[in-house]
Amino acid sequence: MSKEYEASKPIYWQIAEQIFKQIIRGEIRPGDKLPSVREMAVLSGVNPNTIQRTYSELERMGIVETRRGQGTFIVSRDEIRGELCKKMEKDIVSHFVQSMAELGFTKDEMIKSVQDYFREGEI
Amino acid sequence: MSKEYEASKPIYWQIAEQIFKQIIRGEIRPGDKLPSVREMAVLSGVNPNTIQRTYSELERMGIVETRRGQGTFIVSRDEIRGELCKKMEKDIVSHFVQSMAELGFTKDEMIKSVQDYFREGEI
Amino acid sequence: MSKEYEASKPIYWQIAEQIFKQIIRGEIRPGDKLPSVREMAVLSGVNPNTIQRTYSELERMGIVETRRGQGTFIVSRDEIRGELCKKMEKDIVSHFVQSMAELGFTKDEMIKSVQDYFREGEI
Amino acid sequence: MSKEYEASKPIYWQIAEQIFKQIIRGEIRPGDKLPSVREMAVLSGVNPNTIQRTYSELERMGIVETRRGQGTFIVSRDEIRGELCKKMEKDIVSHFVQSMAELGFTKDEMIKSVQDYFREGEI
DNA sequence: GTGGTCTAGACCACA
DNA sequence: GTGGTCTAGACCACG
Repeated sequence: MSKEYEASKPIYWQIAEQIFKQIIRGEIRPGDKLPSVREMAVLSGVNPNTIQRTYSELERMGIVETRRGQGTFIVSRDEIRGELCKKMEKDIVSHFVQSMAELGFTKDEMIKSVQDYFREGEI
Repeated sequence: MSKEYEASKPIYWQIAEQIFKQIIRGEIRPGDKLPSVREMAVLSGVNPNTIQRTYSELERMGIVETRRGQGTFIVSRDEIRGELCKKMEKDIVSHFVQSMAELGFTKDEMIKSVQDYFREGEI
Repeated sequence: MSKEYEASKPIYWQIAEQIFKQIIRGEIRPGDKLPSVREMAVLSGVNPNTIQRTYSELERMGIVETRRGQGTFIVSRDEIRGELCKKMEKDIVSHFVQSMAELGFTKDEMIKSVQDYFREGEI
Repeated sequence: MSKEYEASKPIYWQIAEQIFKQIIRGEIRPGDKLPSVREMAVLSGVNPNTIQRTYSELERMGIVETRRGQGTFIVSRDEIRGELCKKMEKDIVSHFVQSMAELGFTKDEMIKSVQDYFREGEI
C-alpha cells in the first residue's frame, strides 16, 4: 500500500501527519500500539530509518511513548486526542488568519472567503 | 536593515511574498521599477543570488518583467493587482479548508473556529 | 502492581537499584530470600526474563547468591549492607564532582550549589 | 583528532555535551559559527549524519540556529551561556541530591560526602 | 559549500 | 522481535 509523497514536506513528517489524523478521527486510540518500525516501513513503502524519525518526532511531542523491546504506543491519557485536535485546529486557523490579514482582509472578509469557497463547489 | 527570516520557508520565497503584499496593498504599482538585484540584496541583507532567484520566480509567475539594461518592472497591466490578490486569497482559503476538512471539520465549524480566534484576541 | 519505569535506564537495572535501596535501608537483610523470578516478575509487572537479568547482575556483583532448587538469597555477610552503601555513595559523589568540575565549578561552589538546592525547596 | 567515545551514551549526545562545555567555558561564544557538519564529522572522527543529529538536538534545545547554505551558529542572545550553565548545574545537583536522598542521606551528610571526596584526593 | 533528507544495511541493548 | 544508533553514500534545496 505504498503511497505517493509530496516533495514539499519531508516524508517523515507527512507520515506523522497521517498518524495525527488517525488519532483525531479516533481510528487510533490512547494506549494503542503502533506498527513496529519495520512493519510501518513496509506499509508506507519507505526506509525504516524514516519511520524511526517519525516516531522520534511523535515522542518528542509527547504523543507517543516507546517501550524498548515492546513497541511504540499512543500515550495513554484519554485527553490526548482532544489536545491534539485543539492544537492542530489552532495552528491551522492562526496561520489562515495571519496570512489573510497580511493581504489586508478583515475578519468578515475572511469568513466570506470561506463561504464563497464552498459556494463555488456547489455550482 | 537585515531582517529576520523564518527557517521554514526559503528566504527567496519570503522576499517574493513581501513583494506580493506590497503590490496588493498598493505600495508598489504596475509599471513601477523594483530595486536592482544588488540594491535589493543590500536592503534585504541577503546574498544577491537569493534576490536573483526571487526575481526569476516573479518573472516566471508573470508578475514582473525585466528590461535589459533598465531593470526589473512590475508588469504594466492594471489588473495584475487584483489577479494577484485573488490568486493568493484562493490559495490560502483552499489550503485552510482542506486542512480543516481532513480533521473532520464541517463548513460551519470552520467559520466558528475563525470567529473564535478573533474572540480570544478580544479578551 | 505494575510501576512506571523511566525510559532512560534499562528496566532490569532500575529493579536492581530498588533492591539496593531496600538492602541499604534495612528492609531486606543479609540471608533473606528474594522472591522467585516468576513472583518478582508479577510483582514488578515485567517480563520474567527481565528479572532473570536483574538477578544475574546482582549475582555478578556478589550481592546475591542463588541456591539451586531453593531460590535467590542476599549474601550472608553482615558487612554487605555497609559495603553497598559506601559503594553507591562513592559512585554518586564522584559522578557529581566530576560533572561539576567539567563545568568549571570549584569545591566550595559545588557545596554552595547543594545548599542552594535545599534553600529553594524551603521557600 | 578522533577521540574515544563511551559506549554508555550515544555519540551524538557526547558531542553535544562537549559543545555545551565549550559554551559554558566561553571557548565558543554567542553568534559564533560551528564547524560545518562535514568538517565537524572529520574533526570528531564520526559520520556526518551523527553530527547532523547532534546539531538538530542543539537546535531543538534552542542553543543553536541553522541558516541554510550558511552554517550553524550559536544563538546570539548573550544570556545563552548563563542559561545553559544554570540548566546543567541544576540538572546535576538535583540528580545528586535525589540519588543521595534515596539512600537515606540528609543534607548535611551529602555535603560531608562531597568534602570527604576532596579530602581523600589530598592524601 | 551548507544543511536536510533519504536509503541501505549493519550492530546493539532490551524484553 | 523491538526500538536505538551508527555508517556509507546519495541527492536536493539553498546561498
